[in-house]
Amino acid sequence: MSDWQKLNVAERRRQSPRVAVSTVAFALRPPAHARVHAKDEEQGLWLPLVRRVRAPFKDAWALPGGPTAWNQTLTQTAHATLVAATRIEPSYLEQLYSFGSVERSADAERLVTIAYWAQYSARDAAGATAAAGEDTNVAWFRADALPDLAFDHGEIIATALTRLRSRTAYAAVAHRFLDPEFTLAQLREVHEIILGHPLDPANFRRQMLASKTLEETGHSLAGVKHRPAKTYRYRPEED
Amino acid sequence: MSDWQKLNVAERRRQSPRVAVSTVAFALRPPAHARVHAKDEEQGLWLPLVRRVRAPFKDAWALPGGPTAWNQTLTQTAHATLVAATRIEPSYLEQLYSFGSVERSADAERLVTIAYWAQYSARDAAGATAAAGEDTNVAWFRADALPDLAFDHGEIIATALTRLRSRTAYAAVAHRFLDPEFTLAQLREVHEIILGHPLDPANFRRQMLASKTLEETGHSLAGVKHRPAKTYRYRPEED
DNA sequence: TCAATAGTGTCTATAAGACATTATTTT
DNA sequence: AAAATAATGTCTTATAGACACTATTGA
Repeated sequence: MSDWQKLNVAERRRQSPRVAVSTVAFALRPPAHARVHAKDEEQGLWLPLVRRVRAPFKDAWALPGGPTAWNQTLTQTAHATLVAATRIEPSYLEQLYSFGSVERSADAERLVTIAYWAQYSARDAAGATAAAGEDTNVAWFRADALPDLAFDHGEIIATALTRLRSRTAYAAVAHRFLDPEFTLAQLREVHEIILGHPLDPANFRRQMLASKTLEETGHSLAGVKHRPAKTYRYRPEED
Repeated sequence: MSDWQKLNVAERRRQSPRVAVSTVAFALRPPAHARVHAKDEEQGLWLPLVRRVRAPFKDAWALPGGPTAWNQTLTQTAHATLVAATRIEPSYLEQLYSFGSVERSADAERLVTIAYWAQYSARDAAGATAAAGEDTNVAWFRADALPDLAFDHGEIIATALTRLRSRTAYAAVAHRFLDPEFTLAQLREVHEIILGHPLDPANFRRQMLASKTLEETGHSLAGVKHRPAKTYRYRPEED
């Protein structure tokens, strides 16, 4: 029993709210060995959830996360709790928004959630150890087929999806889902998955190359039954 | 003496961090009756600060704010603490970012600050009561001439300025600094103050009118020694 | 040769930016 | 008439989107 639960209502009202960090971590595919909750494994937006083992919302699915640690920054806490749940290192992590809904029950514990969003690259996910799959309380879901969620985690995921889509329009987000070397068709497919609609290959190519953030690797992807595509790597704009 | 201060170090480490809300509240001019800390009163970006009356950072200037209340949302707390400090109702309020820097001293209290940013319109500031000026611990400063600040409030203000500028580029932010009816020259001047550089009057006019968010009032601003300008009001896009 | 995808070229519509020109008011 | 700013017009350049066309591979 936690310290919190020993307090009466009046005491709880004087307390500072509990502060938790939660992370919405997107990947294009569930990692190897992962437990998945979806019928097909097509590309799409996937994210890991953790089954709660205690009240409130016992047995419901929730975002990976946990309470703030006294000696860690918020970002460090987000990172540590995400890696603890999935055993995989994300390639990107950024703060999303803070949620502090008021629970109407006088008995309820006041909770402030500082939400983060993260991205896993194909390489991150491929390197997952079999050990990660052993935790039956962690599973991967498609973002368009989520279970009922604990707390306001449904709202948090919706906010993360909106942020991911708006960022994709102007920032270099998509390449982080891929390997360091990728073709323009692969990059376009990521954009299409995130945005939810098809893009013109010719125009997409021209826009990406005009941004000056892609660099030819000199390699190409042979073995396909058509003209092989050149591969590129992402190179941040330097001025 | 607060409950917190009675705890020893080990106990503090088990505690949840304190959660405070702070607000960066921009206005084009300091309100009537306000105490100001700047030599001239030209238009610019101004914001209210509160002098701390207790440790830590006793006597330093800080953003208006306060601890989260058990029965209020974060936004409600931001609003209430801002109005308590300035006695003026803001025309806009939105969450900015959460800051959770780790104080390196083992003795230090861990603090998470959920920052908001707000806007005051000319009308908001004009309606300020004389009573607000009586509080000697509240004063208005120009954003480009700030004093030393408590906590990480300098970083918070810098983040708010960046957000304000990027929002101005694509969202209808500027009109909230003005009265409900305004001329295109006034609106342009606000953009210039926020962005920090001059804009072409002709092109600015065409872009604003093309956005379909401005509506003619039918009035114009006479009394000037040149052709009087038509006034407009902001009308959110409906589809 | 055909199928399939990589990659290029071209046309149109739209918008930004620079800047000239006309319009309307007070002094 | 002069000064000052409002409001409009025009030209250039850049970019998005639609879509036709060429290039290169394996079967």
